[in-house]
Amino acid sequence: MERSGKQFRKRNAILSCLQHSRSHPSAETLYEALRQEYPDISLATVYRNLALFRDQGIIQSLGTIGGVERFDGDTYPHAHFVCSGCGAVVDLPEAGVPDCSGIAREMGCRVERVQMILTGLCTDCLSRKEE
Amino acid sequence: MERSGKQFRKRNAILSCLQHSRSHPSAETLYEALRQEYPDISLATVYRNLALFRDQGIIQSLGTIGGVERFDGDTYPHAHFVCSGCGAVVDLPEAGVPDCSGIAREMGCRVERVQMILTGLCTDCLSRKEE
DNA sequence: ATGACTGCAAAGACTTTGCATCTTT
DNA sequence: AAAGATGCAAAGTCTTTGCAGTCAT
Repeated sequence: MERSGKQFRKRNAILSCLQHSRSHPSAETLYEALRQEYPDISLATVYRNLALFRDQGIIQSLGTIGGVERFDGDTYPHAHFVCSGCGAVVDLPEAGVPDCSGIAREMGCRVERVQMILTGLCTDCLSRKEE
Repeated sequence: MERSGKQFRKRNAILSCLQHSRSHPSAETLYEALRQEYPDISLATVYRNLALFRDQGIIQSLGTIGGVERFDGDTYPHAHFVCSGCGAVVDLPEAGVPDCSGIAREMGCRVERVQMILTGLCTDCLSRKEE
């Protein structure tokens, strides 16, 4: 990642784009954003590199939301709110993520990650419903 | 659901099969199980009814695990452990699910569900790694 | 008759993969 | 040369949908 030659330009751009995003984008969303600077970038490249970063633990997957996998460039444990109306995902850093991995460990499991997801309707979708 | 005539036999069977399962099965897994009693059941019927139950809040979806949506017949809030090795999902009833929905509500969101998922390796997969 | 449930096959949506090409070492 | 990264198009999975047939009211 320190390398910035042409060979890694796109890879770096994908990671950077995700890390600077607040929207917990999907591969497709990142692809659309990256196309502005790299018109010839391929969707496959975005998928490939996201999978790579995910496997390396550099980014995290939030799982499938509305049929599409969403990513987060911030691997620090924090809760997420997912709007079932519009698919928006927002961080809930203050919520913290309680370490309840003890029970799983007692069962002989190795816990590698704890994820907390709240689901519901965001402000926008709620007001949209009023109308 | 009270109706048990031929018309609802399969629908009831799908729900019952899920509710009596410990494995948090996918549509496909349920389909295979149900085929023993209903050889002519269709995978589409399983998908359709699971979506129905899910939308009615009778069951819950655990989201996509290993590319496949998994379901839980128990809607009482409880944490889950997901093994990234074999895809096993186990309940962690004692873990509880802390109500950290206050922060989301302060943001104007309506929280409808809180989900906690631990990911890691189960006992079996750990010992399999040793070998 | 009318509405509801189902099976089947087709369609859809998202993601992964094979292969040729181009870069860097 | 060899290894790695990418674009393109094809393939692969999982899930949904259209339609005709069947059952219940």
